[in-house]
Amino acid sequence: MDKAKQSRAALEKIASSFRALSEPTRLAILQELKAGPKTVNEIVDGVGLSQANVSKQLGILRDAGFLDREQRGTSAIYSICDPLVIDLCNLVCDRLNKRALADVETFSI
Amino acid sequence: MDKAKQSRAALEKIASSFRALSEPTRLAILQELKAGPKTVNEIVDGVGLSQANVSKQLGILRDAGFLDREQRGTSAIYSICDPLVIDLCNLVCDRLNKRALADVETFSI
DNA sequence: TCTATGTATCGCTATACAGGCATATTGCAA
DNA sequence: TTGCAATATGCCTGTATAGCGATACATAGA
Repeated sequence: MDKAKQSRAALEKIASSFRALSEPTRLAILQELKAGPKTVNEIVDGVGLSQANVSKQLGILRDAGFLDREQRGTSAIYSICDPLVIDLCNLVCDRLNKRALADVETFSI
Repeated sequence: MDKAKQSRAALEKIASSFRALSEPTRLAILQELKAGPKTVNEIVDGVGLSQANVSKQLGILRDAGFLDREQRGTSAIYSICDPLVIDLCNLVCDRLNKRALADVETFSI
């Protein structure tokens, strides 16, 4: 079971999860949401990008299964629905810190 | 320290690690190398892609710090130098299995 | 030296997608 | 209904890169 090769389709799905985390913009959004659920506008204020772009990136993170969306009035409230995403980021950050690829800065999400 | 926002440059480095894992071809290469070090030609036979492409993808995984390269004669022997990469893949695979995004197939690297 | 083998690089095309602006959609209030 | 605010979507351009074939670069052996 361990030696069986994954099909191309399975590998593509695995890759998609990583791809959702492969843009600094989306990591910044996750960073904002780590503190708790926020509306789109609150996230826009936090990351300093256009509303259209933030909305699109939120959709990508949601499609990847990392975020949940709740409609409240005219607002949409996004929240992290899979804590694993933070674990993944922390693992990568620890890795970068150990390798001191950073200058002085400490990596964390 | 936890509330401090990461700089764009730091987020970009974190994102780069994930980006290296965001292509099924590179995951297939990691799958080949999980069993142990291999030459480029052995990997080419395993994944069924052109030698030129495999060489390029190996370089990307190496630049990301996941692979090590050793020259032996005319051959280059690649190996996984950071076991964390397997941990990351397993975490994502577990996630996909739990969510049953797979059809019947079980995800693993 | 020359030749063969293994690997890396170059040039190229096609595709994916981030990010911008404009606009559509949705939901609340008057 | 109309108007407004919050969010999503469509279109577009520029950039990044996967993948190919051809080729350059090594290294070992004759």
